[in-house]
Amino acid sequence: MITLTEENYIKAIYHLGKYGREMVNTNSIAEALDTKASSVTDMVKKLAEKEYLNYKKYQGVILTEKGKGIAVNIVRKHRLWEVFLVEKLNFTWDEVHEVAEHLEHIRSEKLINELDAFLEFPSYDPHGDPIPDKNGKFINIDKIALSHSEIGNVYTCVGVKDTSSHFLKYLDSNKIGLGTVIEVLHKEPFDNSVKIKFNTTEMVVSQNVAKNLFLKTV
Amino acid sequence: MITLTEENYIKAIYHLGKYGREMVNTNSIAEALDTKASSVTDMVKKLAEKEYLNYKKYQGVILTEKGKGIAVNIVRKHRLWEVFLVEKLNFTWDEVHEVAEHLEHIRSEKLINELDAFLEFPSYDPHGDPIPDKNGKFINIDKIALSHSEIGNVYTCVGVKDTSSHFLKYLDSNKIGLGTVIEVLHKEPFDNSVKIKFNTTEMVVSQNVAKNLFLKTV
DNA sequence: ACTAATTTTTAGATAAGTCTAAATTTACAT
DNA sequence: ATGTAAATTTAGACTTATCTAAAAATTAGT
Repeated sequence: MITLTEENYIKAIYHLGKYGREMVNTNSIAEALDTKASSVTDMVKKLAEKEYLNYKKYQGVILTEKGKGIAVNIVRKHRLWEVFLVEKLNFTWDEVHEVAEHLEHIRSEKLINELDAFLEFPSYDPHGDPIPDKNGKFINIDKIALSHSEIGNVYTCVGVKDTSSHFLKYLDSNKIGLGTVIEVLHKEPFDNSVKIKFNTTEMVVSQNVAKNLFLKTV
Repeated sequence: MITLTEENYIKAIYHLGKYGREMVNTNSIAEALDTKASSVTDMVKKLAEKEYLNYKKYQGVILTEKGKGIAVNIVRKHRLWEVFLVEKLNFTWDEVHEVAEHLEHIRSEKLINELDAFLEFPSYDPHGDPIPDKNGKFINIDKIALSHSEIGNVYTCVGVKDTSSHFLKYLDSNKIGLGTVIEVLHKEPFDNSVKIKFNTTEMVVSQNVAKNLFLKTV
């Protein structure tokens, strides 16, 4: 049996290692989980023992296929619950993360597959992140950050990188959401800010914002 | 902060003590939670310390108002989730208990109140048990067990005492459910079995069944 | 290549919740 | 009233996940 703590370690390692593709070092795991490096060392030894990951002393860890399977399933549950909270229970996109952190650990195949069906098999969560299906398959669209957009092009906003409440509320207050159509007017080399236009509004956003807003070409 | 384990102890004590009205002894708690009496002693000391219950050595425990509040809130969450699972996710009434045992511990005021509204403020769960509102108030109907019914009277089935999968599946297979209208034809003094009639069907049910089926007068 | 700084691991300690086995208290039968 | 059975508590130990402090290994700068 896998514990809640183990699931949280696996999830963190999955995200830190670019969806289980890269090695992850001890300190970054400690930081992500707000714990100490020594605790991480203990836990990764246990997770290696259980074959959720491969661990090389002083080198870091990388998830096994088994570990990735666990991680993808948690991501699926997290994102489906987020859709449920926003679409059925009137949560805003900046409120869902915390509750979903708990709901994602409920273990019931039937629960999650029925929830998936109830929500009509959504492919993306409220932040634009893809939701794996029951076989772990993602439908990924090509998306770029606003910071990597081209001047003069028109894009649709399809996701965010930063899902913090602060950032999402900033977007809300400026009437930017998923689906918003944005034209890139100017990029300021001095501070990497970007001037954009949407719904007749023109505004300048900082580099920080530009790096955290994902677009696809229209 | 209250832990998941503490919540489970409080819930068990609430049910064992007739909704927090009676003293509960150590062994019955141990049995209910599938643990040892010595573990219970340790835990009730801690719960007494935190003022969720009053504990008298060798005498047993009884919940405080604070403890009852915790218990009622867990019951509310458990039963609302059960309604959700049956009404929205195609669970049967014998499948919901296990999953609800986990969902009941998710802590979010907004989640549970929005769920309540989404389900249109149900007053009873799929087994006929009353669901407290956000202030902890129950809407309780007078109900009697089939074993205490009167011959010749007609009743509506409004609940079950035993919520085990075995019993519920037995009722399903005999087409008895909440809302079924039942006439009591005969009570056999020898073995306390009861002969009933519903939807043109006549059948004899054992004392065990009769004690676990709740009715209200039509 | 060698020292210095950083990262990681080890060792030993702590807290929560549990267990077994022994001791204590209460309840009951005669 | 007294001895025995049943219930309960205490004492000491174990496990999981964590921590601090010290030791060891790796990486970087010159």
